[in-house]
Amino acid sequence: MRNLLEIQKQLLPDLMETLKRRYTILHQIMLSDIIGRRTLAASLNMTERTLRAETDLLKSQGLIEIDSVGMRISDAGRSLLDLLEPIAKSLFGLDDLEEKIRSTYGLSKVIVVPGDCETSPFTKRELGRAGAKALLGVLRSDDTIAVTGGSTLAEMADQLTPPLPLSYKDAWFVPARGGLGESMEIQANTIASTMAKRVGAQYRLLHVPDLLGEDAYQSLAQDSNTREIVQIIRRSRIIVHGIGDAIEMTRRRKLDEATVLEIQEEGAVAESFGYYFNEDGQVVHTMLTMGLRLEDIIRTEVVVGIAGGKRKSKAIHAMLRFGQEDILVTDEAAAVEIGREIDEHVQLVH
Amino acid sequence: MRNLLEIQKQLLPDLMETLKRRYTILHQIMLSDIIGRRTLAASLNMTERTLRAETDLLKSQGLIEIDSVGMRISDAGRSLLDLLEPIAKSLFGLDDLEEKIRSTYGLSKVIVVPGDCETSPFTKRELGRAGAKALLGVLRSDDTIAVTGGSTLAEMADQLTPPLPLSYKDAWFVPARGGLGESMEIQANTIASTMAKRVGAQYRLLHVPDLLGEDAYQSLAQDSNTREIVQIIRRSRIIVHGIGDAIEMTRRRKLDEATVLEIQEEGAVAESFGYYFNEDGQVVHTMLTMGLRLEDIIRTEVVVGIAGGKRKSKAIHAMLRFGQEDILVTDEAAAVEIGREIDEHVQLVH
DNA sequence: TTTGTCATGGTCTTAAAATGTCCCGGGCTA
DNA sequence: TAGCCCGGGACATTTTAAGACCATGACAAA
Repeated sequence: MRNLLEIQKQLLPDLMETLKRRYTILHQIMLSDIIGRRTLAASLNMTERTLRAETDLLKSQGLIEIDSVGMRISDAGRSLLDLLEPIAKSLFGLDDLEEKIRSTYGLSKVIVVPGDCETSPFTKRELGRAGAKALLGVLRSDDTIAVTGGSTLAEMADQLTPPLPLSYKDAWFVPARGGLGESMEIQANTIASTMAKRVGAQYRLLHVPDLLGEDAYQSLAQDSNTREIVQIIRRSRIIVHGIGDAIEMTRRRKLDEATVLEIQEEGAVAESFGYYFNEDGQVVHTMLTMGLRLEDIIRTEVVVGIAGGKRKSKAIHAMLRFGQEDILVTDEAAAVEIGREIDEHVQLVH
Repeated sequence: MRNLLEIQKQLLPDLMETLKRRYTILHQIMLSDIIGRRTLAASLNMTERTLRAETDLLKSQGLIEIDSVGMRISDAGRSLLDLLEPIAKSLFGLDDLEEKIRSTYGLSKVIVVPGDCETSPFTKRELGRAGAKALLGVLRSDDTIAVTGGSTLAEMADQLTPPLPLSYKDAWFVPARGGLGESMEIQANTIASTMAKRVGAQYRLLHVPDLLGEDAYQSLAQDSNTREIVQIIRRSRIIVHGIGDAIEMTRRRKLDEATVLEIQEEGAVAESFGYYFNEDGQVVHTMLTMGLRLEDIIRTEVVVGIAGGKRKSKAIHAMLRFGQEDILVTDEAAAVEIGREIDEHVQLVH
């Protein structure tokens, strides 16, 4: 059943919105027993006219009855509400989750896509699409955007379709970090170039490994080409980054056993742009990288974090506590978990 | 899954239409491998501009890819089509059925609502709603409408909500037949008055029993009041009638055993406005009633038949063969059965 | 190489729908 | 009886959809 909704959403993007609006109106009418148009409009924050269009429709569908004393729900409307309840729950549940997370950590926007991207490639794609949409929502025509690597970011790049009117030919996409691991598709360089091409923007590449020894760092820091692009990266107005599980990242980086143990003992749960964070969002381990430094991130105007799946919920939560995120894009599985942890924390405090 | 669609349809009446349109477009694009806007518009009977609005949406949803050589379906679009196939089947199946029945019997309109009104009260309500809508589609402001009794007609009366702009205050609703059985709600008189009230029209009542002996008929025929209303009934431009199973009707009418047997032996399967019809749509038995005569029905401009349920499919089919129906409103259960019989007949002919 | 065809995407105008706003007469309640 | 809120009508205004064309570019056939 849930599945059908997901399918429909693709062909009718504003289905959910309309469904929710009408459900809310019908629900409110039911709760009010009998209510007038103006009163209802006020309590739903709608204008009289738009509400009227909706109630006319509800009436023509036989879901409400209207007479001179006001509107009331019909039997058909009542039974429809019953049937709709489980759907509405999931419809609104995500909104509530978004708002809870948003307000708890003072973000400007939280987007939760339904599903679990660990188990469903569809959800992963949705996550990418939501991320793309969020980025386009803040993107200006002359921005510089730094992006990290990872499979989620790669999906986002694929799903990036700019709305027709705007031109981004003066925008720059740059990788936020160097090369990491073997897979080409999920390199920050690849993603920066894909995104740039998709929106018709410029891009620069950073040709260094993500993890550097002291010597290598020093010598690369001398390279004028590298220095120039690093300058650009650090001046980005927008950062889009994946959030990694700390342990998993140590493996992907192929760190030596000793370092892995060290990082574990420091209580790291999350990794992003070369920094390891513990559960409280504090930086507990720093890798020597060429890309963004902590101070750059703090200074950056818009930080967009994208990650989903229950396994990453702890990592995502840690990044939220770090406090530099502005926009979070995640999936239901992770968001539910984070919501639960927020609740538990509230209980502890009281 | 099917259920959810039914629920949504109540809050989003044109959901199906939109879904079908977009599905058709996407499907056509898939079949065409690659195709241009104008060509596609021509093959789908759409104007270029409206198609463009749709394809822009499909593109923004990532379901198709557009470049300078034309449009082609994307992987996401392809997998969506796969998922949508079973839904589309049921979506279009009813359309095909409607058209098949319509063209076979030369009706002007056939409406098939999904489901089986024998098992689902929802479907019965849908049937009523569809009937109401069909009536409003042909109703003029100064019409006379004759309606029979029955539970389906009663449901239709309840679901009759006129669109706001038109006034029907010069229209007249009259019962097509007299009183029958005990239940008040399903009397033709009740239904005529309910319908009239719901659309703001006038009504007249016919105060005679449905089934008359010769003596009673003669004496009532003398009554000036009765004669006047019968005149009105026989001049109706529109008839809305239920279709009954012959055997069931003999019971409801509480006919004596001998007559029941007689009617059965005559091969009657359907009953409507006091006439019994065999499988070929021929009148095999006539009851002496005060209401409509066969010649009135033949002369009537718009005859709307409403009935659903598998058990009534034979009766409905008989009425179609009778050849006086203009609009048929039925449910999926009956329509599927009728469709099957049409196919069998075609095979017999060949 | 040229030429014709078909593609997309832009633009302008027109038509239609949605919306904001106000008002009227009618019940209901105090 | 007075006042209040009701639905529904009316209307100006804004927004959106649709129709009609055109510019430009890719591609294939001649």
